[in-house]
Amino acid sequence: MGITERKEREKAEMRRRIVDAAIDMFVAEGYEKVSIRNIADKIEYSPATIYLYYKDKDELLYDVQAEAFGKLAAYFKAKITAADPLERVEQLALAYFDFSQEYQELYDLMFIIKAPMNSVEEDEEWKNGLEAFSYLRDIMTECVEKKLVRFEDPMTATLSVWAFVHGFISLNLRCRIKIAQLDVLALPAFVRSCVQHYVNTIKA
Amino acid sequence: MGITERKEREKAEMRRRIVDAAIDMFVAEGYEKVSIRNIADKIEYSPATIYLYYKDKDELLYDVQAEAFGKLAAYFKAKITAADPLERVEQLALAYFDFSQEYQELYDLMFIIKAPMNSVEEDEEWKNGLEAFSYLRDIMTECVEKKLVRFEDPMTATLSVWAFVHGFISLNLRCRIKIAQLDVLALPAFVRSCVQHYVNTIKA
DNA sequence: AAATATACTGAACAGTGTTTATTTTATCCA
DNA sequence: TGGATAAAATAAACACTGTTCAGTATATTT
Repeated sequence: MGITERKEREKAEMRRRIVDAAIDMFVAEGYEKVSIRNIADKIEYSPATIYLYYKDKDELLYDVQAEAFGKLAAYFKAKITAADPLERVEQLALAYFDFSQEYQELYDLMFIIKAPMNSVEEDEEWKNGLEAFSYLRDIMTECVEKKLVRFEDPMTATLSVWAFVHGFISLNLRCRIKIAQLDVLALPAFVRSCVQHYVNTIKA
Repeated sequence: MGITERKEREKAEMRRRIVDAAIDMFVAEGYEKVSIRNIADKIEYSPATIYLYYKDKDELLYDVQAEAFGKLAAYFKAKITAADPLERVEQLALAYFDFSQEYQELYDLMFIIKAPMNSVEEDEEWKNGLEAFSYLRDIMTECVEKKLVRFEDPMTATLSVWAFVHGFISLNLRCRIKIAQLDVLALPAFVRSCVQHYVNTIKA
């Protein structure tokens, strides 16, 4: 029965086309431009067709988010090169920050906006972020076990580093850091220095 | 000419009615329910009337945000009671966290969603957050000057504390912390403990 | 070739922010 | 006080959004 297989493949290809169009629009034109109608236009299908492949917009955005997390994992893989765990923490933190600057709209979808998380059931687990999260968790766990950091609990360590960097990034992306009246051009460098200072602070 | 004064007063009163209705809806029913039409319904005016008092939704949300920041400042005033600067840091951080839990939808408007910041011009300053920010900045500046913390620069200290706590809050509000598979009921206590751990970490 | 199953779409529904022409209400002046 | 003027409020429309559904076109099966 090669026919059902081909149909499955075609279904998957269509989903690919939809997700690719969506992520392109995210990166190129920003979140606002990503409407079902705009995606449909781009792939030259009617809006209703998209609903044959995705039950709603959230479910589609969830797949786009998965794609974005793939990019982040690749980013980590490329930029975390050190052997020393503490150095790896710093490399990860800075790579995470750099990613947020290079792909602001994707960062939004991955970590800030509500949308795609609605399609994750209350009890169900959220798999998209797992690979990237594991990177951080494994490094921090190693740091804790080798007593390289001032944390006793690996989970506290992991979430603290994540929260610290994400905090800066999201306050900045949402223009709340404006209140500090810093020079906008100097901001990225300032945030990087804060991150580095933090990593130094947690060293044992 | 008492008439123009009365008109001004009436204009202000109308803006009050609109903002009050909006903030009530935010707190009671959440961000999604706050549409111009819904607000108009609540104050028993037509939607178009709102545009006689606010140029667009962003400008209205900006005033709602100002109201919300008033609540936060009151929260700080009530909960930051210690004399010792380091104790004050901890009280502020925990008060900030408690506020975010008690007024989740307001926190959204104040620190997470894009919306009301569009009505702040690029070069113009954002006044809404100033009082609350000053609370934190003054405390951190004192800590730095008295060498109570491992920061040399007051601004780095201020933004680091803010980013750390905001990071946890926003990852949690947006369900991204799900990835850590912690017990949901135990989460608030866990976050509090992370915040306390951080405050201890930055002590000189 | 006819019957069935699959894929797709046009049009509609209910909602959004916003604008404009029109009507209602209030103020001013003769 | 009555008519002109100014201010305030609105109904209706526009252009958009996510989503659904009846109907059409295309494949597949018999």
